[in-house]
Amino acid sequence: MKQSNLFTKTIKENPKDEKSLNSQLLIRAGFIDKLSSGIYTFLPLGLKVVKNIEKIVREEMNEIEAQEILMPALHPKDNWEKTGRWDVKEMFKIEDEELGLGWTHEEIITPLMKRHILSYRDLPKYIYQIQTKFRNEPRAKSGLLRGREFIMKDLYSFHENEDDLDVYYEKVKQAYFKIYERCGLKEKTYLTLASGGTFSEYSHEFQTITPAGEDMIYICNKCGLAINKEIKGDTCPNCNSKDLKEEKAIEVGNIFKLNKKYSEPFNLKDEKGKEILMGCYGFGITRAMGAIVETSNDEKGMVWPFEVSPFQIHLIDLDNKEISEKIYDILQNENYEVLYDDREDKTAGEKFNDCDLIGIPLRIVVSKKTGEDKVEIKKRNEEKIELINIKDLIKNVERFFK
RNA sequence: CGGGGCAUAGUGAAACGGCUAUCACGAGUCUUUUGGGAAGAUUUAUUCUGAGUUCGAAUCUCAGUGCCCCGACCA
Repeated sequence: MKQSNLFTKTIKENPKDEKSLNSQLLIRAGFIDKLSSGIYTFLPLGLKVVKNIEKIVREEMNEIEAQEILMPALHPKDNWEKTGRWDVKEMFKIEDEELGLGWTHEEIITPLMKRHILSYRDLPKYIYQIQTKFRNEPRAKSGLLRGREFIMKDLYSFHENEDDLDVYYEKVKQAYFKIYERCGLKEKTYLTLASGGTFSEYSHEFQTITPAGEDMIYICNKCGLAINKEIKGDTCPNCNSKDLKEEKAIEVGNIFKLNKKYSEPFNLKDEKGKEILMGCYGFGITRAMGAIVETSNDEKGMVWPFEVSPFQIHLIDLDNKEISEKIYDILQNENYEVLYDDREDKTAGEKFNDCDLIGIPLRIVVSKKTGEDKVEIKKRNEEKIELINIKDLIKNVERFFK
């Protein structure tokens, strides 16, 4: 994409009201725009990041046999009265119409599956969606980390017995680790024991360490498991070690064994009248985006991991347009996603600063200095600049993306 | 929902109750520039809303609304 065509502008100074790093950087770089507290527009660059994270999540969900659907955001009151959750404060209500905006989907998926799971032969089933959730948060905060409207992946699984649920639960856990790895969050994300709700002893959260987080977790220095403050004792429940390190973290995923909690009120039973067991597995897409920015940045701006970056390569032209256009064509022919800074009214300094702020992982500079047959190549997270021959360009770029 | 803070141009700031509301950045036009936010000229406002006090309000008072932060809450 030609940057001269991008309608968003970067801004130099931090917006006065934004205190969290992710909102400051994302707004300054033109990834998102705040409409109201906890409500954001995703601009072209930001939307590309959202789509990239969604793609990763989708691939890993499909890998564990989950099927994608899309449920409505408008929910009838009746469904929610069956579980006694119509009057929770999270629900945005449209009272006159007896409708509410969905903040989770157990109340929709359970009656839906009742029409499709008629016997043990129809089990197990794994269904997910990626969809906008609405939560009437008493206090939206920290940019994308806690919104009132946000994008979430929610997966629900349906099982004949506990063993089957346990096996799939474990599979989802592993899929989540892959997602965090591909999102560049693995290093700072810990599997965390949390309270389990009604039927199971624990649930598992995936907590990313960041000062912007809102939970306190305790990481066991011996086995690497983390424990949420709400259930913390003196020792690690896994290995009994007392060597626990306190950290602030943001929950970027949560997996739960629901067991019969929702199959009971909705009468989701097999042919013998036995309740079907359920699991649910959430992943905050836009929250993960915020968490990536919080954990991957420097004083100049964001530093996107490869797979989530809005573009793979930032090509910068400094008054050597003929060669720049040629490089742009070469890269596009190899199917690289390129943001091409072809702007003629910007100085080199402005282009470099915008480039660092936006944070695309690979930078290529074409200028009078680099001449007719060479270009500069630099990684966002390294200082080193290499001068390479244009005929070796693709080879060098490939090396970088391996 | 409790507590605290803030609200002035697109962005960030300034202005004792008193002159035509000031400055920087951005953006527009023109000229000169061009490897880390370049220079000059010129243009760019319903001071959040409503009421009140006052000869006079961006400034004081009351109410509202919005935003940020701390806490509570948080499948």
